[in-house]
Amino acid sequence: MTDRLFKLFDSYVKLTDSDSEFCKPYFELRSVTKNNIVEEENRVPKHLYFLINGFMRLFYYDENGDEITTLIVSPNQFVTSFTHFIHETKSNENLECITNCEFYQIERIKLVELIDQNENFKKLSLVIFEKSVATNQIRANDFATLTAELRYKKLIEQQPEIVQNVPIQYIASYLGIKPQSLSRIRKQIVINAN
Amino acid sequence: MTDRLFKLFDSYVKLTDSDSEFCKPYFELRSVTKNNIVEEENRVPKHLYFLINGFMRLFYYDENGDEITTLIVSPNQFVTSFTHFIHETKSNENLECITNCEFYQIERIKLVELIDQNENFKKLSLVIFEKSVATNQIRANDFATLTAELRYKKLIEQQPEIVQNVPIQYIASYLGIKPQSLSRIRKQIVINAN
DNA sequence: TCGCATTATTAACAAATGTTAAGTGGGACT
DNA sequence: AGTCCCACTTAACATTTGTTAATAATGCGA
Repeated sequence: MTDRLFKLFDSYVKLTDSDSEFCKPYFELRSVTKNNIVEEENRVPKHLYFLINGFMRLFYYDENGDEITTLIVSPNQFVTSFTHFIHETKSNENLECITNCEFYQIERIKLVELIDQNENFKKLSLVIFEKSVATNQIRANDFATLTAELRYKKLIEQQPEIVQNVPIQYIASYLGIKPQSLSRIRKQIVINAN
Repeated sequence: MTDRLFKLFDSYVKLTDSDSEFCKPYFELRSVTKNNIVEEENRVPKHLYFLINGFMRLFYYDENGDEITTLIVSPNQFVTSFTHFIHETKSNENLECITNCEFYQIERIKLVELIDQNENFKKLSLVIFEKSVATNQIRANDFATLTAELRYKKLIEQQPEIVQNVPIQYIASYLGIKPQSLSRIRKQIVINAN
């Protein structure tokens, strides 16, 4: 069952069989049902997560109390409120299960322990963090350079499954547009497909 | 002359006098004239910089060959292509002096040495990196939630000096709009000020 | 200092996105 | 099965931003 987790690890950093065996006990499998919050704002994030099944999102409340979705998580991705997790500061973001979810989780303390004891895992954790930083940079640059339609097309290219599994309003928020505008864009894309 | 550098350090993490004395020799003061590139794309960034006088920017070339400015740096700020600097990977960004600049620089190797030897500096370097990560997150979220006019107002609130010192085209690029649109926004703001 | 090249502004029009409000449809709950 | 609720869509109109092109201002070098 940890197969997918370690398969992905391996694609980042080569782990030996003994590395894998060593790491396995640190990861705990957990199921959470739809619409539940896994990490809450104003708290220090407790775990790093690796999503096996389902879809999650990170979001925060803006000054008007509106939800702003900052990340949509698909299976086989790591997620947490990274900077707050790493620096043990209170997060401003919520991590929510959009659908029923299955994921592995590892506590911060356990992760540190693992990093201290396994050099390959240390490298791996750096890659994971680096990826999250890069994701933010790319998101900002995409806003600066692409229209909403292109951002949407890029998103469904990279995470096609979210169209069937994630409410449009969350996708629109992630893209920085209103749901009505996304509806219009989707209609336009269908029309132009003919 | 290192006063400003250590004053800022101190505002992040309390350094003792001996900490400061210990750190000083690691930082090298350097002057570079207007329009010169300090760190170039396709290379591993060599230094971390602390800007004393002048203005710098980070930019990359998009698929059309257009320059996209991703950060405008004012005095008393740290800058480099952080993720590439930390992970010793080739950067896709250029660091350019917009005006004549004076800054401190520290080589990666020296920085690692300093971090290994001084616990307070280690904390400090984490804060510096954390800030750059937060900056990217905020930039992305601002794109998602604010109009171009509000992004511009926020920018001149946080870095008012750039209006007099940084070409409008760079500011527009950073804001993700065309220079003509920024001109229009600026005119509108002046009109509404009366 | 003059003249040239670059940058910034302006304006008219086009396109994209927001706003408001009204429908449509599906799922949850009795 | 019926009703209600919520999310999604659609449409008309408003606002914002892009595009194109012309003009104005600025700065730099001869």
